[in-house]
Amino acid sequence: MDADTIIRALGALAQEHRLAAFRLLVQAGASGLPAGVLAERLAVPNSSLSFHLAQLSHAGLIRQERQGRSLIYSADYAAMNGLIGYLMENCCAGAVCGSDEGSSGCAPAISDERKSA
Amino acid sequence: MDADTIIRALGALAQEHRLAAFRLLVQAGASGLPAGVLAERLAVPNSSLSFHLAQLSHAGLIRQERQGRSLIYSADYAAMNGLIGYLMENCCAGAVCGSDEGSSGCAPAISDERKSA
DNA sequence: TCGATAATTCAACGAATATCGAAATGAAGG
DNA sequence: CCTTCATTTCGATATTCGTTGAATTATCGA
Repeated sequence: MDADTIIRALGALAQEHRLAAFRLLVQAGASGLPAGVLAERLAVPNSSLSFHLAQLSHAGLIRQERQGRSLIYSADYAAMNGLIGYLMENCCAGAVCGSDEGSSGCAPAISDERKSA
Repeated sequence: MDADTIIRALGALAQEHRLAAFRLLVQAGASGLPAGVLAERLAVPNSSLSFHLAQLSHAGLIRQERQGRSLIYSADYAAMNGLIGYLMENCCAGAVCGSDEGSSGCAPAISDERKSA
């Protein structure tokens, strides 16, 4: 996953309505949610939401599927996976997620740190 | 960690130079790097980088410390930890990181998914 | 085919970002 | 005190983002 894709994904999530929409889609699971429901739940005009969904879609974080006259959106877990993986590898000094620290998240450093100072 | 903080952090990382700067700081470890070195390595004018560092700082992702006449910046691992934690909890359907799947990342869903279909 | 429904695209606008050179700030050393 | 060095802040500008109503496309039902 190249840095450009990561930046697009981060930028897509870095917005109130888009983050909320994505969270809703994650909760909704694989069955997803139609755009209208999303717009209603977020209290955002249809056209505004459409813009945001396009951003998320362009970032590869969500998928679109037509079902009758509704467009169903659903979260792309693989993409989110890739994003988190990138952040853990590149922005967490490598030591993460039950590797050798046993801790919850990213460890301080490995290079020039004494790791306990 | 509230959504507003998360959005600021995501937005701070959603930019070529800032993501690169943060990665450099993560690699540099707790000893950090002076602004000048960062600017040189990223091939970005000093004033431009200063703007970006301010964004990262405002997002709480990096810390500033004066050392002589240099300003040393270093990554705040706890903040990054919080960000990744939020993403895993809220954008990954809860099942992540060696919890019960054993897989590498976030699982499809829990609610209306049969989890193996 | 006609109308109703679901959603997107278009055009326009203000607000926020990214960029950079020049001037200002803060610290060190003579 | 004055100069130099490391960075930041200040203007100024070009670009991108977020928002919205109006027009458009696509589907369904009768």
